[in-house]
Amino acid sequence: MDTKSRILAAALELYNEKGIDATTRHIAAAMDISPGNLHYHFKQTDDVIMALWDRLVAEFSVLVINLDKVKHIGLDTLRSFYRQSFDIEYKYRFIFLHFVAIGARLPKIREQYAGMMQRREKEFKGIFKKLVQGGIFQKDVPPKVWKALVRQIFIVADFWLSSNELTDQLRGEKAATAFTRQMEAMFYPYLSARHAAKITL
Amino acid sequence: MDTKSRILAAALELYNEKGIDATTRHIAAAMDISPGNLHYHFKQTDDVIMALWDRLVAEFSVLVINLDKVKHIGLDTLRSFYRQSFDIEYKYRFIFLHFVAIGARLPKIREQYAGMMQRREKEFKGIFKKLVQGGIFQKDVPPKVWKALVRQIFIVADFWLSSNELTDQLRGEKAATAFTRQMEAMFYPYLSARHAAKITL
DNA sequence: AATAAATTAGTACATTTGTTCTAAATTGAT
DNA sequence: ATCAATTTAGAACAAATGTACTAATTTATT
Repeated sequence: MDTKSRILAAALELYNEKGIDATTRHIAAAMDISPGNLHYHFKQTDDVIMALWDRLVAEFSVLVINLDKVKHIGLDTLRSFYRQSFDIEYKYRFIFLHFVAIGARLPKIREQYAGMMQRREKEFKGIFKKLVQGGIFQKDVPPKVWKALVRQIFIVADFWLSSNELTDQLRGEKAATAFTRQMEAMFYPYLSARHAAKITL
Repeated sequence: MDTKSRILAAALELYNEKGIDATTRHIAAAMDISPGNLHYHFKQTDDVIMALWDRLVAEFSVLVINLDKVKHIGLDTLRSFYRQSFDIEYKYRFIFLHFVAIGARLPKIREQYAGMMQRREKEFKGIFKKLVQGGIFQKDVPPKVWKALVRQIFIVADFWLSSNELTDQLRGEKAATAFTRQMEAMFYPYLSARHAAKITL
Protein backbone atom coordinates (compact mmCIF):
# COMPACT_ATOMS: atom_id res chain seq x y z
CA MET A 1 0.00 0.00 0.00
CA ASP A 2 1.35 3.42 -0.90
CA THR A 3 1.94 6.06 1.72
CA LYS A 4 -1.02 8.17 0.70
CA SER A 5 -3.43 5.28 1.29
CA ARG A 6 -1.68 4.35 4.51
CA ILE A 7 -2.11 7.91 5.73
CA LEU A 8 -5.82 7.83 4.96
CA ALA A 9 -6.20 4.51 6.75
CA ALA A 10 -4.36 5.78 9.83
CA ALA A 11 -6.26 9.06 9.78
CA LEU A 12 -9.59 7.28 9.52
CA GLU A 13 -8.79 5.14 12.53
CA LEU A 14 -7.58 8.07 14.60
CA TYR A 15 -10.46 10.35 13.67
CA ASN A 16 -12.96 7.61 14.47
CA GLU A 17 -11.32 7.06 17.82
CA LYS A 18 -10.31 10.53 18.95
CA GLY A 19 -12.51 12.84 16.89
CA ILE A 20 -11.41 15.46 14.41
CA ASP A 21 -9.11 17.13 16.90
CA ALA A 22 -6.61 14.40 16.19
CA THR A 23 -3.75 16.23 14.47
CA THR A 24 -1.38 15.59 11.61
CA ARG A 25 1.33 14.91 14.13
CA HIS A 26 -0.79 12.25 15.82
CA ILE A 27 -1.47 10.59 12.52
CA ALA A 28 2.17 10.69 11.50
CA ALA A 29 3.27 9.36 14.88
CA ALA A 30 0.70 6.55 14.76
CA MET A 31 2.16 5.26 11.51
CA ASP A 32 5.79 6.11 12.22
CA ILE A 33 6.42 8.64 9.54
CA SER A 34 7.58 12.22 9.90
CA PRO A 35 5.20 15.18 9.95
CA GLY A 36 7.10 16.48 6.96
CA ASN A 37 6.32 13.37 4.99
CA LEU A 38 2.63 13.60 5.77
CA HIS A 39 2.68 17.17 4.64
CA TYR A 40 4.31 16.16 1.40
CA HIS A 41 1.29 14.01 0.56
CA PHE A 42 -1.38 16.34 1.94
CA LYS A 43 -0.49 20.01 1.79
CA GLN A 44 -3.40 20.92 4.03
CA THR A 45 -4.56 18.90 6.99
CA ASP A 46 -8.16 19.33 5.89
CA ASP A 47 -7.27 17.65 2.61
CA VAL A 48 -7.11 14.40 4.55
CA ILE A 49 -10.69 14.83 5.74
CA MET A 50 -11.76 15.83 2.25
CA ALA A 51 -10.17 12.69 0.79
CA LEU A 52 -11.97 10.51 3.32
CA TRP A 53 -15.23 12.28 2.54
CA ASP A 54 -14.69 11.59 -1.16
CA ARG A 55 -14.21 7.92 -0.38
CA LEU A 56 -17.39 7.84 1.69
CA VAL A 57 -19.37 9.46 -1.11
CA ALA A 58 -17.92 7.02 -3.63
CA GLU A 59 -18.76 3.95 -1.55
CA PHE A 60 -22.21 5.27 -0.92
CA SER A 61 -22.97 6.08 -4.54
CA VAL A 62 -22.33 2.44 -5.43
CA LEU A 63 -25.23 1.51 -3.14
CA VAL A 64 -27.51 4.10 -4.68
CA ILE A 65 -26.69 2.98 -8.21
CA ASN A 66 -27.46 -0.62 -7.25
CA LEU A 67 -30.70 0.49 -5.65
CA ASP A 68 -31.73 2.20 -8.87
CA LYS A 69 -31.17 -1.02 -10.78
CA VAL A 70 -33.64 -2.99 -8.68
CA LYS A 71 -36.82 -3.67 -10.65
CA HIS A 72 -39.27 -4.69 -7.95
CA ILE A 73 -38.57 -2.82 -4.76
CA GLY A 74 -39.77 -4.50 -1.60
CA LEU A 75 -39.15 -4.05 2.09
CA ASP A 76 -36.20 -6.42 1.88
CA THR A 77 -34.64 -4.12 -0.72
CA LEU A 78 -34.93 -1.21 1.65
CA ARG A 79 -33.65 -3.23 4.59
CA SER A 80 -30.54 -4.39 2.79
CA PHE A 81 -29.95 -0.88 1.47
CA TYR A 82 -29.99 0.53 4.96
CA ARG A 83 -27.89 -2.25 6.34
CA GLN A 84 -25.20 -1.62 3.75
CA SER A 85 -25.50 2.15 4.25
CA PHE A 86 -25.04 1.78 7.97
CA ASP A 87 -21.96 -0.36 7.54
CA ILE A 88 -20.40 2.33 5.39
CA GLU A 89 -21.44 5.04 7.82
CA TYR A 90 -19.90 3.13 10.69
CA LYS A 91 -16.67 2.78 8.77
CA TYR A 92 -16.50 6.57 8.32
CA ARG A 93 -18.30 7.33 11.55
CA PHE A 94 -16.16 10.30 12.59
CA ILE A 95 -17.80 12.26 9.77
CA PHE A 96 -21.29 11.63 11.10
CA LEU A 97 -20.23 12.11 14.69
CA HIS A 98 -18.79 15.55 13.92
CA PHE A 99 -20.79 16.46 10.86
CA VAL A 100 -21.61 20.04 11.76
CA ALA A 101 -18.04 20.92 12.72
CA ILE A 102 -16.72 19.31 9.54
CA GLY A 103 -19.33 21.07 7.42
CA ALA A 104 -18.30 24.39 8.92
CA ARG A 105 -14.60 23.76 8.37
CA LEU A 106 -15.03 22.37 4.86
CA PRO A 107 -17.89 24.23 3.19
CA LYS A 108 -17.58 22.02 0.11
CA ILE A 109 -18.63 19.05 2.19
CA ARG A 110 -21.64 20.90 3.50
CA GLU A 111 -22.65 21.94 0.02
CA GLN A 112 -22.23 18.45 -1.38
CA TYR A 113 -24.26 17.00 1.47
CA ALA A 114 -27.05 19.54 0.98
CA GLY A 115 -27.14 18.72 -2.70
CA MET A 116 -27.21 14.99 -2.05
CA MET A 117 -30.11 15.45 0.36
CA GLN A 118 -32.19 17.17 -2.29
CA ARG A 119 -31.53 14.43 -4.82
CA ARG A 120 -32.13 11.70 -2.26
CA GLU A 121 -35.45 13.28 -1.34
CA LYS A 122 -36.76 12.91 -4.86
CA GLU A 123 -35.41 9.36 -5.13
CA PHE A 124 -37.13 8.28 -1.97
CA LYS A 125 -40.43 9.86 -2.85
CA GLY A 126 -40.21 7.80 -6.04
CA ILE A 127 -39.44 4.65 -4.10
CA PHE A 128 -42.36 5.24 -1.77
CA LYS A 129 -44.64 5.77 -4.74
CA LYS A 130 -43.56 2.38 -6.09
CA LEU A 131 -44.16 0.77 -2.71
CA VAL A 132 -47.65 2.25 -2.64
CA GLN A 133 -48.35 0.96 -6.15
CA GLY A 134 -47.03 -2.44 -5.12
CA GLY A 135 -49.55 -2.56 -2.30
CA ILE A 136 -46.83 -2.62 0.34
CA PHE A 137 -47.39 0.90 1.66
CA GLN A 138 -50.75 2.44 2.43
CA LYS A 139 -52.53 4.47 -0.21
CA ASP A 140 -54.17 7.23 1.75
CA VAL A 141 -51.14 8.94 3.24
CA PRO A 142 -51.02 12.72 2.56
CA PRO A 143 -48.06 14.04 0.52
CA LYS A 144 -46.82 16.13 3.41
CA VAL A 145 -46.51 13.03 5.51
CA TRP A 146 -44.44 11.29 2.85
CA LYS A 147 -42.22 14.34 2.72
CA ALA A 148 -41.86 14.32 6.49
CA LEU A 149 -41.11 10.61 6.42
CA VAL A 150 -38.26 11.18 4.00
CA ARG A 151 -36.77 13.90 6.16
CA GLN A 152 -37.19 11.84 9.29
CA ILE A 153 -35.47 8.90 7.64
CA PHE A 154 -32.52 11.06 6.63
CA ILE A 155 -32.14 12.48 10.10
CA VAL A 156 -32.19 9.04 11.72
CA ALA A 157 -29.96 7.55 9.01
CA ASP A 158 -27.34 10.28 9.35
CA PHE A 159 -27.42 10.83 13.11
CA TRP A 160 -28.14 7.44 14.66
CA LEU A 161 -24.39 7.14 15.15
CA SER A 162 -24.36 10.29 17.26
CA SER A 163 -27.31 9.13 19.30
CA ASN A 164 -25.67 5.75 19.79
CA GLU A 165 -22.40 7.37 20.83
CA LEU A 166 -24.15 9.42 23.51
CA THR A 167 -26.19 6.54 24.92
CA ASP A 168 -25.68 2.83 24.31
CA GLN A 169 -22.31 3.08 22.55
CA LEU A 170 -22.90 -0.09 20.57
CA ARG A 171 -19.90 -1.01 18.45
CA GLY A 172 -19.55 -2.37 14.92
CA GLU A 173 -21.91 -5.15 13.93
CA LYS A 174 -24.16 -4.59 16.94
CA ALA A 175 -24.68 -0.92 16.17
CA ALA A 176 -25.50 -1.42 12.50
CA THR A 177 -27.86 -4.30 13.30
CA ALA A 178 -29.74 -2.44 16.00
CA PHE A 179 -30.36 0.59 13.83
CA THR A 180 -31.31 -1.44 10.79
CA ARG A 181 -34.06 -2.89 12.99
CA GLN A 182 -34.90 0.62 14.13
CA MET A 183 -35.33 1.58 10.50
CA GLU A 184 -37.59 -1.40 9.83
CA ALA A 185 -39.83 -0.51 12.73
CA MET A 186 -40.07 3.04 11.44
CA PHE A 187 -41.66 1.80 8.22
CA TYR A 188 -44.17 -0.40 10.00
CA PRO A 189 -47.01 2.12 10.47
CA TYR A 190 -46.87 2.98 6.78
CA LEU A 191 -47.46 -0.59 5.69
CA SER A 192 -50.76 -1.65 4.21
CA ALA A 193 -52.83 -3.79 6.57
CA ARG A 194 -52.32 -6.81 4.34
CA HIS A 195 -48.58 -6.37 4.44
CA ALA A 196 -48.22 -5.50 8.09
CA ALA A 197 -49.59 -8.91 8.98
CA LYS A 198 -46.72 -10.60 7.16
CA ILE A 199 -44.02 -8.77 9.09
CA THR A 200 -42.25 -10.14 12.13
CA LEU A 201 -40.26 -7.58 14.02
CA MET B 1 -26.14 41.46 35.55
CA ASP B 2 -23.12 40.03 37.34
CA THR B 3 -19.98 39.10 35.49
CA LYS B 4 -20.55 35.37 35.78
CA SER B 5 -23.91 35.62 34.03
CA ARG B 6 -22.50 37.99 31.45
CA ILE B 7 -19.75 35.50 30.71
CA LEU B 8 -22.28 32.73 30.19
CA ALA B 9 -24.36 34.94 27.90
CA ALA B 10 -21.34 35.91 25.83
CA ALA B 11 -20.09 32.32 25.73
CA LEU B 12 -23.49 31.04 24.62
CA GLU B 13 -23.60 33.50 21.76
CA LEU B 14 -20.05 32.75 20.64
CA TYR B 15 -20.43 28.98 20.92
CA ASN B 16 -23.66 29.11 18.95
CA GLU B 17 -22.00 31.17 16.28
CA LYS B 18 -18.50 29.78 16.06
CA GLY B 19 -18.78 26.31 17.60
CA ILE B 20 -17.01 24.99 20.67
CA ASP B 21 -13.60 25.94 19.32
CA ALA B 22 -14.31 29.49 20.41
CA THR B 23 -11.82 30.12 23.21
CA THR B 24 -11.76 31.84 26.55
CA ARG B 25 -9.84 34.66 24.95
CA HIS B 26 -12.52 35.14 22.33
CA ILE B 27 -15.21 35.23 24.96
CA ALA B 28 -13.27 37.67 27.12
CA ALA B 29 -12.53 39.88 24.12
CA ALA B 30 -16.15 39.84 22.99
CA MET B 31 -17.27 41.27 26.32
CA ASP B 32 -14.26 43.47 26.97
CA ILE B 33 -12.88 41.84 30.05
CA SER B 34 -9.45 40.36 30.59
CA PRO B 35 -8.69 36.64 30.19
CA GLY B 36 -7.55 36.73 33.80
CA ASN B 37 -10.93 37.93 34.93
CA LEU B 38 -12.72 35.17 33.04
CA HIS B 39 -10.40 32.69 34.66
CA TYR B 40 -11.26 34.07 38.04
CA HIS B 41 -14.91 33.16 37.51
CA PHE B 42 -14.35 29.86 35.70
CA LYS B 43 -11.16 28.06 36.66
CA GLN B 44 -11.51 25.65 33.76
CA THR B 45 -12.75 26.57 30.32
CA ASP B 46 -14.98 23.49 30.25
CA ASP B 47 -16.73 24.78 33.36
CA VAL B 48 -18.40 27.36 31.13
CA ILE B 49 -19.84 24.64 28.91
CA MET B 50 -20.89 22.68 31.97
CA ALA B 51 -22.70 25.71 33.38
CA LEU B 52 -24.55 26.22 30.11
CA TRP B 53 -25.50 22.55 30.04
CA ASP B 54 -26.88 22.85 33.56
CA ARG B 55 -29.02 25.77 32.45
CA LEU B 56 -30.30 23.80 29.47
CA VAL B 57 -31.23 20.88 31.68
CA ALA B 58 -32.95 23.18 34.15
CA GLU B 59 -35.04 24.92 31.49
CA PHE B 60 -35.94 21.61 29.96
CA SER B 61 -36.99 20.00 33.20
CA VAL B 62 -39.55 22.75 33.71
CA LEU B 63 -41.22 21.60 30.51
CA VAL B 64 -41.21 17.98 31.58
CA ILE B 65 -42.69 18.80 34.96
CA ASN B 66 -45.46 20.79 33.28
CA LEU B 67 -46.08 17.92 30.88
CA ASP B 68 -46.50 15.56 33.81
CA LYS B 69 -49.15 17.83 35.30
CA VAL B 70 -51.38 17.66 32.22
CA LYS B 71 -54.45 15.52 32.93
CA HIS B 72 -55.77 14.80 29.46
CA ILE B 73 -52.95 14.54 26.98
CA GLY B 74 -53.86 15.26 23.38
CA LEU B 75 -51.94 15.95 20.22
CA ASP B 76 -51.97 19.66 21.03
CA THR B 77 -50.22 18.87 24.31
CA LEU B 78 -47.48 17.08 22.43
CA ARG B 79 -47.22 19.79 19.81
CA SER B 80 -46.79 22.56 22.33
CA PHE B 81 -44.31 20.44 24.29
CA TYR B 82 -42.16 20.00 21.22
CA ARG B 83 -42.46 23.59 20.20
CA GLN B 84 -41.24 24.73 23.61
CA SER B 85 -38.51 22.08 23.60
CA PHE B 86 -37.29 23.23 20.21
CA ASP B 87 -37.14 26.83 21.31
CA ILE B 88 -34.93 25.85 24.21
CA GLU B 89 -32.80 23.64 22.01
CA TYR B 90 -32.34 26.47 19.56
CA LYS B 91 -31.28 28.76 22.35
CA TYR B 92 -28.55 26.30 23.39
CA ARG B 93 -28.02 24.96 19.89
CA PHE B 94 -24.24 24.69 20.06
CA ILE B 95 -24.70 21.78 22.44
CA PHE B 96 -26.83 19.83 19.97
CA LEU B 97 -24.66 20.82 17.03
CA HIS B 98 -21.54 19.45 18.74
CA PHE B 99 -23.08 16.94 21.08
CA VAL B 100 -20.67 14.08 20.50
CA ALA B 101 -17.56 16.24 20.89
CA ILE B 102 -18.98 17.80 24.06
CA GLY B 103 -19.95 14.41 25.45
CA ALA B 104 -16.42 13.17 24.87
CA ARG B 105 -14.82 16.21 26.50
CA LEU B 106 -17.24 16.31 29.42
CA PRO B 107 -18.16 12.72 30.33
CA LYS B 108 -20.58 13.98 32.98
CA ILE B 109 -22.71 15.51 30.26
CA ARG B 110 -22.75 12.28 28.32
CA GLU B 111 -23.74 10.31 31.40
CA GLN B 112 -26.48 12.75 32.33
CA TYR B 113 -27.82 12.66 28.79
CA ALA B 114 -27.82 8.86 28.71
CA GLY B 115 -29.68 8.78 32.00
CA MET B 116 -32.21 11.33 30.83
CA MET B 117 -32.85 9.27 27.70
CA GLN B 118 -33.72 6.21 29.74
CA ARG B 119 -36.14 8.14 31.91
CA ARG B 120 -37.66 9.92 28.92
CA GLU B 121 -38.20 6.59 27.20
CA LYS B 122 -40.41 5.36 30.01
CA GLU B 123 -42.28 8.64 30.16
CA PHE B 124 -43.07 8.59 26.49
CA LYS B 125 -44.18 4.99 26.48
CA GLY B 126 -46.59 6.06 29.21
CA ILE B 127 -47.80 9.01 27.18
CA PHE B 128 -48.37 6.83 24.15
CA LYS B 129 -50.33 4.38 26.24
CA LYS B 130 -52.58 7.23 27.34
CA LEU B 131 -53.00 8.37 23.76
CA VAL B 132 -54.01 4.85 22.78
CA GLN B 133 -56.51 4.67 25.63
CA GLY B 134 -57.86 8.07 24.60
CA GLY B 135 -58.56 6.73 21.13
CA ILE B 136 -56.10 9.13 19.55
CA PHE B 137 -53.44 6.57 18.67
CA GLN B 138 -54.08 3.20 17.05
CA LYS B 139 -54.55 0.17 19.24
CA ASP B 140 -52.87 -2.60 17.29
CA VAL B 141 -49.30 -1.29 17.12
CA PRO B 142 -46.71 -3.83 18.37
CA PRO B 143 -44.64 -2.87 21.45
CA LYS B 144 -41.41 -2.93 19.47
CA VAL B 145 -42.81 -0.32 17.14
CA TRP B 146 -43.69 1.95 20.05
CA LYS B 147 -40.18 1.54 21.35
CA ALA B 148 -38.74 2.36 17.95
CA LEU B 149 -41.02 5.38 17.71
CA VAL B 150 -39.69 6.71 20.98
CA ARG B 151 -36.11 6.30 19.85
CA GLN B 152 -36.83 7.84 16.49
CA ILE B 153 -38.47 10.82 18.16
CA PHE B 154 -35.46 11.37 20.38
CA ILE B 155 -33.06 11.22 17.48
CA VAL B 156 -35.07 13.71 15.45
CA ALA B 157 -35.70 15.94 18.47
CA ASP B 158 -32.03 16.08 19.42
CA PHE B 159 -30.44 16.21 15.99
CA TRP B 160 -32.83 18.17 13.81
CA LEU B 161 -30.66 21.19 14.51
CA SER B 162 -27.65 19.42 13.03
CA SER B 163 -29.60 18.33 10.00
CA ASN B 164 -30.92 21.87 9.56
CA GLU B 165 -27.43 23.33 9.89
CA LEU B 166 -26.12 21.08 7.12
CA THR B 167 -28.99 21.72 4.73
CA ASP B 168 -31.59 24.48 4.91
CA GLN B 169 -29.95 26.52 7.68
CA LEU B 170 -33.25 27.90 8.87
CA ARG B 171 -32.81 30.39 11.70
CA GLY B 172 -34.75 31.04 14.89
CA GLU B 173 -38.51 31.03 14.65
CA LYS B 174 -38.49 29.47 11.19
CA ALA B 175 -36.37 26.52 12.27
CA ALA B 176 -38.44 25.70 15.35
CA THR B 177 -41.69 26.02 13.43
CA ALA B 178 -40.58 23.82 10.55
CA PHE B 179 -39.45 21.02 12.81
CA THR B 180 -42.51 21.22 15.05
CA ARG B 181 -44.51 20.52 11.88
CA GLN B 182 -42.07 17.73 11.05
CA MET B 183 -42.81 16.23 14.44
CA GLU B 184 -46.57 16.45 13.90
CA ALA B 185 -46.31 14.66 10.58
CA MET B 186 -44.27 11.92 12.25
CA PHE B 187 -47.19 11.12 14.54
CA TYR B 188 -49.71 11.02 11.72
CA PRO B 189 -49.44 7.33 10.75
CA TYR B 190 -49.93 6.31 14.36
CA LEU B 191 -53.25 8.12 14.64
CA SER B 192 -56.49 6.19 14.77
CA ALA B 193 -58.54 6.47 11.57
CA ARG B 194 -61.15 8.51 13.40
CA HIS B 195 -58.55 10.98 14.58
CA ALA B 196 -56.50 11.19 11.39
CA ALA B 197 -59.53 12.60 9.61
CA LYS B 198 -59.63 15.53 12.01
CA ILE B 199 -56.06 16.58 11.37
CA THR B 200 -54.99 19.23 8.93
CA LEU B 201 -51.32 19.26 8.20
C1' DA C 1 -11.79 56.34 57.27
C1' DA C 2 -9.42 52.04 57.49
C1' DT C 3 -8.99 47.47 56.44
C1' DA C 4 -10.08 43.15 54.38
C1' DA C 5 -12.15 40.75 50.59
C1' DA C 6 -13.51 40.60 45.94
C1' DT C 7 -12.83 41.48 41.40
C1' DT C 8 -10.19 42.84 37.33
C1' DA C 9 -6.21 43.62 34.21
C1' DG C 10 -2.25 42.24 32.20
C1' DT C 11 1.77 39.60 31.69
C1' DA C 12 4.07 35.31 31.28
C1' DC C 13 4.88 30.39 30.43
C1' DA C 14 4.62 25.90 28.61
C1' DT C 15 2.39 23.31 25.10
C1' DT C 16 0.38 22.42 20.83
C1' DT C 17 -0.51 23.01 16.04
C1' DG C 18 -0.30 24.02 11.03
C1' DT C 19 2.98 24.95 7.99
C1' DT C 20 7.58 25.79 5.89
C1' DC C 21 12.15 24.68 4.80
C1' DT C 22 16.35 22.09 4.02
C1' DA C 23 18.87 18.21 3.54
C1' DA C 24 19.16 13.34 3.30
C1' DA C 25 17.69 9.08 1.33
C1' DT C 26 15.34 6.33 -1.88
C1' DT C 27 13.61 5.21 -6.38
C1' DG C 28 13.45 5.17 -11.33
C1' DA C 29 15.16 5.98 -15.89
C1' DT C 30 18.76 5.98 -19.15
C1' DA D 1 26.55 3.70 -13.01
C1' DT D 2 24.81 8.26 -13.21
C1' DC D 3 21.63 11.63 -12.80
C1' DA D 4 17.13 13.44 -11.92
C1' DA D 5 12.82 13.00 -9.61
C1' DT D 6 10.42 11.49 -5.82
C1' DT D 7 9.95 10.65 -1.16
C1' DT D 8 11.18 11.09 3.66
C1' DA D 9 13.08 12.99 7.99
C1' DG D 10 13.70 16.43 11.07
C1' DA D 11 14.29 20.91 12.57
C1' DA D 12 12.27 25.52 12.87
C1' DC D 13 8.69 29.22 13.05
C1' DA D 14 4.79 31.82 14.05
C1' DA D 15 0.38 31.76 15.98
C1' DA D 16 -2.84 30.25 19.36
C1' DT D 17 -4.31 28.32 23.72
C1' DG D 18 -5.07 26.93 28.63
C1' DT D 19 -3.49 28.20 32.76
C1' DA D 20 -0.85 30.55 36.41
C1' DC D 21 0.69 34.56 38.68
C1' DT D 22 1.09 39.31 40.28
C1' DA D 23 -0.38 43.73 40.92
C1' DA D 24 -3.88 47.07 40.66
C1' DT D 25 -8.53 48.42 41.48
C1' DT D 26 -13.04 48.16 43.20
C1' DT D 27 -16.37 46.79 46.68
C1' DA D 28 -17.88 45.64 51.19
C1' DT D 29 -17.45 45.78 56.17
C1' DT D 30 -16.55 47.65 60.42
